[in-house]
Amino acid sequence: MAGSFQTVKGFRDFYPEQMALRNYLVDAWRRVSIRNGFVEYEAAMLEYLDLFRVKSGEGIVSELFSLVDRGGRELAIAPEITPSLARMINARIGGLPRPIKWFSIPHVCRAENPQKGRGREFYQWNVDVVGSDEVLADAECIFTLVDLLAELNLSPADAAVFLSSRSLLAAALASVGVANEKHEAVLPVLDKRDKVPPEAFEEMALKAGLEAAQIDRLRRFQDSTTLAEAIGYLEPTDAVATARAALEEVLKLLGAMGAGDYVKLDLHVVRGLAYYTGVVYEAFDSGRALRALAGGGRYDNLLELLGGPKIGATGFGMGDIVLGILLAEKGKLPDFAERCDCFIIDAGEGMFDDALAIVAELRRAGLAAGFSYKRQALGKQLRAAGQKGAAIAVIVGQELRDRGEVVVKDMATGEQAPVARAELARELQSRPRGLAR
RNA sequence: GUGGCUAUAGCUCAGUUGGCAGAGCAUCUGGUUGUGGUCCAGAGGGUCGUGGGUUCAAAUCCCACUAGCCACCCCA
Repeated sequence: MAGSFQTVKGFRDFYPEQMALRNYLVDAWRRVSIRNGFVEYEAAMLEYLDLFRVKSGEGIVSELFSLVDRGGRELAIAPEITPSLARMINARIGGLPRPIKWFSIPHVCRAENPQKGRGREFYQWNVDVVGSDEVLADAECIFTLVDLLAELNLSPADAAVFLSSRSLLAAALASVGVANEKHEAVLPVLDKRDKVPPEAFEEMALKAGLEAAQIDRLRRFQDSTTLAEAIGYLEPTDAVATARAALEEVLKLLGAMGAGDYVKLDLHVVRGLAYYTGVVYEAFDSGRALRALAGGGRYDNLLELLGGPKIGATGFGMGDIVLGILLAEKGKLPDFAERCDCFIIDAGEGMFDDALAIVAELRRAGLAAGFSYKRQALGKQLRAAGQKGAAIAVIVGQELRDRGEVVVKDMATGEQAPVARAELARELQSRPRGLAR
C-alpha cells in the first residue's frame, strides 16, 4: 500500500465503482419505500448519549462512537435511527396523521470489530409504521421488505423473510411454566437454538433456569415448520391463542398480497433486542452463508420509554453491506459503467469548434455527450467512444461544410448514415440511450 | 474488547536455504493526416502495510503497531 494513511478501521471509501453500487441500492430503497406509501425523513447524526442509554442500557456505550464536546455534553454518533425516530415523532405526536409511515436511509456508526458483512459504518434503510396496533402495519412493512428483494431481482430461492413472534414466544414460555422473571434470561438462549450445538444449547438452557422437560418442549416448538404443529407442544392458554391468531393474520395478509413465497415461519428468530413486543422477523440469503440482510418487528413500548405516549410501532432495518455482498455473489448487479449516450468526434483540421458546439447543444438537450480531450485520428476517437460505452458516435467532418450534415454511427451495429446538423438533437433523442454493449 | 490467519504495482498474484523487485490485466505514449471495440511496439508505476530489531546483507527471520479476513462478544 502506497502512502502512510489507511482508512480508519471499519470505515470505507467509495470510489466511483463503489459509489455506483451504493447509489443503486439507495435508489431502490427510496423507490420501493415511496411506492409503498412511506415518506422520507432524516434525523440528526449526533444525538445525546443518554438517548441510546435509555433505549439500550449502559452497555451500549462501549458499542458506539461517543464524545464530549467543548461544552461538556456527552454525545454519540447515532448507531441506529429508531431512537431518533421515536424522539422526532414524540415531539410532534399531536399533529401527525396516523398511521405514520416514515422511512429513512441514515449513515450510522457502531464501534464493533469488523468482519465480512459488518463494518463500523454503514447505510441502513429503515421503514417504520407508527401509530397502529394492527398486524396490517406489520404486514405492510414485511411486504415492503419483500418488494425490495423482488425489485433487486432476488427470488424466494435467493433470499427470504423468516417470521416469528415475541408475544408467541413469551406465551410459549409461560404456557410451559417458565416464570416471567426468567424470560429475559431465556430468550437469548432460544435465539441461539440453531446457532450452537445441541449440547451447548442444553447447557445454556439449564443455566438460564429451564428444566429438562421444558427444554425439550421448547426445542420441539421452535423446530416446528407449521404454526399448528408448534402450538401442539404448548398448553392452550389465552395468550398462546391470541399470539397465534396475530401471526396467522400476518401470514394471511402477506399471502393475499402475493408475498407468501418470500415469507416462512421460523420460531428460531428471536432478535436480541429486549424491546420487541410482537411479530419479529429477519431476512436471510437462502444458503444462510451471510449475516442477516434485514431485521425488524413490533416495538410497542419504545416511544413511551423515550418520554412519549404509549403508542404502537413496527418496522425494520436493512444495511447496505450484506445486501451488496449477496447481490454481487448472486450475479444480480447491473453494469455500472458511466452513462454516455453519444460521443462527438471531430474529423479533420478545424472541425473541433463545430464538434464542441454540437456537444454543448446535445448536452443542453439532455443527452450525455462525450468527446476526446485530444485532437487525434478518427480511429483513436472511435476507440475512446467505445471505451466510454457510447451508443452512438457523431462524426463531424467535411460533410458539415459541404452539405450541413454530420455522420451518425451506431456503435453496436457499425451502421452509419448522414443526418442534417439541424436535425441531430431530435434524431438522437428519438434513439435509445445508454450503453451499446 | 479477546484470540487465529494475512499484508509485494491500480487489480489478481509469483518471489527457492536471507543475496540486484517480477508476471498477467489495467493505465499512459506511439504505429504520420476519415472508421472502434479482439492488433503490434514502447513507457510509467512499488521505502515489499508502518516503525524498530537481528545480520556483511531482510520482501524473506524476530518484536510492536495499523488494517483486512475468520472465530468469540455483540448484533440496535
